[in-house]
Amino acid sequence: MRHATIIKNGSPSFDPFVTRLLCSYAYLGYMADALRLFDNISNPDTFQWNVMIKGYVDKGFFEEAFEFYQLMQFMGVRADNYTFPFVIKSCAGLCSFVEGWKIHCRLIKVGFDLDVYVGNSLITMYAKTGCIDFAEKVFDEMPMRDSVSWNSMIGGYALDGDGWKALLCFQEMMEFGIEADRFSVISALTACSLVKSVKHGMEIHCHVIRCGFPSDVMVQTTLVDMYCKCGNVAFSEHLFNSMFQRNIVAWNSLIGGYALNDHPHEALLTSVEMQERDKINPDAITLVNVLPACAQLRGLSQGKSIHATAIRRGFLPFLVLETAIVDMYAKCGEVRSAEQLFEQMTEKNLISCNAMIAAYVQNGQNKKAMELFHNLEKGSVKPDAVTIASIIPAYAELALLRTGRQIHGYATKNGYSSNTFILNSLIYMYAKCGDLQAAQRIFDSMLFRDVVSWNTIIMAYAIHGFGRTSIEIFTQMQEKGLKPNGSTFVSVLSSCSIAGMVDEGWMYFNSMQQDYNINPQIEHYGCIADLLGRTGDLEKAESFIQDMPLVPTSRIWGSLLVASRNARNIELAESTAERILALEHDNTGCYVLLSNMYAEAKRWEDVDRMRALMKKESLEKTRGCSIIEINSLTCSFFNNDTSHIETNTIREVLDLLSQKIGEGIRTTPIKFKPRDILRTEASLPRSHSVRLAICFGLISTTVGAPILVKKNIRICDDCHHAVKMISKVTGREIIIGDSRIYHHFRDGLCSCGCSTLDVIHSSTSMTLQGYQSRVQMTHH
DNA sequence: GTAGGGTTAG
Repeated sequence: MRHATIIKNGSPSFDPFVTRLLCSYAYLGYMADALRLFDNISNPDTFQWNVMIKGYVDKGFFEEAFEFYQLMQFMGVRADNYTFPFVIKSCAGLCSFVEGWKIHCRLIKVGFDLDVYVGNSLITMYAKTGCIDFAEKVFDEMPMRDSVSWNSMIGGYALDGDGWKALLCFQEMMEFGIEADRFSVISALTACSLVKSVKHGMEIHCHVIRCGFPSDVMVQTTLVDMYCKCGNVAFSEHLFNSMFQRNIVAWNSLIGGYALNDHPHEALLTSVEMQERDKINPDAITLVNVLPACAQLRGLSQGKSIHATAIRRGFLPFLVLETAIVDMYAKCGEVRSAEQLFEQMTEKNLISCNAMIAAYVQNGQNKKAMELFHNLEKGSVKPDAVTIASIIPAYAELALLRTGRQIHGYATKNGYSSNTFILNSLIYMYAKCGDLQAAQRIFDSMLFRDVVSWNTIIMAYAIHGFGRTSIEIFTQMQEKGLKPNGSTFVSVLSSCSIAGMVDEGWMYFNSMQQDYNINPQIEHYGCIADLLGRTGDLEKAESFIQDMPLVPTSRIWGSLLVASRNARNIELAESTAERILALEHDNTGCYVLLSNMYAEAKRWEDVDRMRALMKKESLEKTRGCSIIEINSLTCSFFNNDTSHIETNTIREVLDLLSQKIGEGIRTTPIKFKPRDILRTEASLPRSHSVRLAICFGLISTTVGAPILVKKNIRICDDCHHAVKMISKVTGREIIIGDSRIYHHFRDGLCSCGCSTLDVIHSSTSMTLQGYQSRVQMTHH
């Protein structure tokens, strides 16, 4: 009634009823009503302006709050020491350092910067806008500080991610004689989570119990969160169960904690329990916390149902949740669903783009990853360390040294030359691109090496055929006191397999379970299957695969297939190929391997049958191709390729080398019927792509320089032998990277120390692709 | 009438 009269007649600013009504509206958050009343005040005073600005800030309408302040200035109304904390808070809410800084400058002129409330707001504003140095300066120069000043500074450091500084500040505060209250404790506990120091966390926990606020829900929730983030889930559980009252934040903390500590089942169960026990429905944050659990379980159906819940409950669009869903789809192998969601997202930021780049890379879509990376680079958002660490494996997969060096240069240029994540990726990239020395150089240069760094360098030597060196590095790693993890043993067992170290392989397989309490995963079983296959004890290999507690993948059966090929056991090869084709009907390698075995046994009808089958499945034998990089140019050669501009010189060198290494001009390959030989000139080992590439390398590089050739399929026995000889007669080191490992040929010997077989892609357990995904999983 | 706090994506 009175409001209506005021609207009709207008009101002078000094009516105390008007002010009280305005306060009530603002206090209750009825800002539309407050605004209508305010508009009818003829000359609002500073207090009334302040009420409006505070009202908007409290509702989270920072833009409106800031506009009101600007309008106030425009109207010539003097701002007072109460105005500024609200305005500064609105700048913090808008994440606008520039506006905040301008206000700060104005404050200094009018002398309000000495006000403790103003100073405290400035500290938080600078911390929230990412300028911790400014916050520190304000704190240092304050003429007087209260507990809020200290708490703001502790919280500011924690927000900045500098847990140690926050803890130091917390300690300093107490030494100063200021009692830690619940605000200080919450910030200090967040700091403990950041530095993962359960020791400091427990000290603060004791303080909480001593000081008499142990039943504060927020403090308890922060404690639950801290113990989880420090890896102590049991403590969190205990604390959580002893809580008098729990709200959704407490439940979410525990659920997130389970997911963080690789307890996906508990995470999912707890989200159900929350609904049953406390009748609390999941919110968007609950879903964000549960999604990684689905990813860990590769639980696509659970993940999909969470996506559906998010839509049904109206949680979308919500950037954080959408990013978590993209990540879940990617980790469950559903890159297409991840992509669809990403494309539909109305808002994107660096984190969501990074998630999509990683999604592509994890699923082998490296070209798309690079495309997104380049688009990001062209835009206004600058890639960060995570972007670069995510994209490097895509360049590694390309296996081109030139582009690999480019991305290394890019990382350095962007100031990440000492970032452990990135350097780990670079070690992998150089190893994958064939430059083992560069990989070693990076490892040597690192100031801080983590488990991933060691795992990667061990794997680097393994994929270059130096299994024994790998094991030596593993010993060094243990001597340095680093605790190996599951990925370490993938590297170690791969090394044993590559070097043919059977006894050691078994020893490490047992040791990882007994000494390190690590359950072997499919990759570890793969390594042992491969190792057993190598010993030629097919029965043992077969029974190992059949008895293993996990379902064998096609890759694991591939180890047995190669083993049966080596032992020329056609029956076993046939039955194993059947198992592989049941899992992967388009596995070209299987058909080609069987066909070659039949040819060796002169079973031409079966050879024809294989060819017919491949035709029926529309499969084509992978065309052998070799790549060599000369003066930043990439040259590809196919078998019997004559398209290169230097083809005549290459041929001359080829003939010369053939003579020198004692090969006849024409040898009859075993794999073709006599009448097919003319037709299959291209398949003569003498003109295999790898030799053409080597010859081109010999004439295009300085005498004595090493030659690096990459091949898409495995090098054949003939070429493997020939390259040994070529390395001897030319005195060059020749490095050949095939689909399995790198061979270092020097002075008539090869690093791999064993003969190889051709064409079979997914045959071994230690292919780089598999390792890459593990490395990435460890990263994120 | 002012300032500081817990769960959240790569």
